[in-house]
Amino acid sequence: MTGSDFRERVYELVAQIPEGRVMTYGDIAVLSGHAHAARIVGGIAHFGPTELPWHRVVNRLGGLAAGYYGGKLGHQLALEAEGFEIKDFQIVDFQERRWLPSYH
DNA sequence: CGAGTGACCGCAA
DNA sequence: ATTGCGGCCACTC
Repeated sequence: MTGSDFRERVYELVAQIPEGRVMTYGDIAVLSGHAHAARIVGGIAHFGPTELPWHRVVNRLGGLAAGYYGGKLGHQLALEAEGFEIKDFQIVDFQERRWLPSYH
């Protein structure tokens, strides 16, 4: 176990999000072992490596992140570039786009 | 080394 | 329906 297991778990989950899919901060938090740490996921995202697809991480409403690099607009553009349809800073058919990790 | 902050979520008035 | 508050962990100053 390295010092921060939670953080690495978040990295793993985010890195495994396939293109065209999204995960919520809450889901990542639960899957990381801390259901009430959705906020921490955001904190990690802020200081986390930019090579990870953080733009595929949204809130439980399928909404965009306010503090994303470039703001909501940048987040929206990043998602639209992946084929997402955004309306009112929210992902259309977000529930269908929602992805949960499968151990295969 | 101590305290504050944060890209959130859920519940209570 | 909206508004406000507490909670958790990691990172920065």
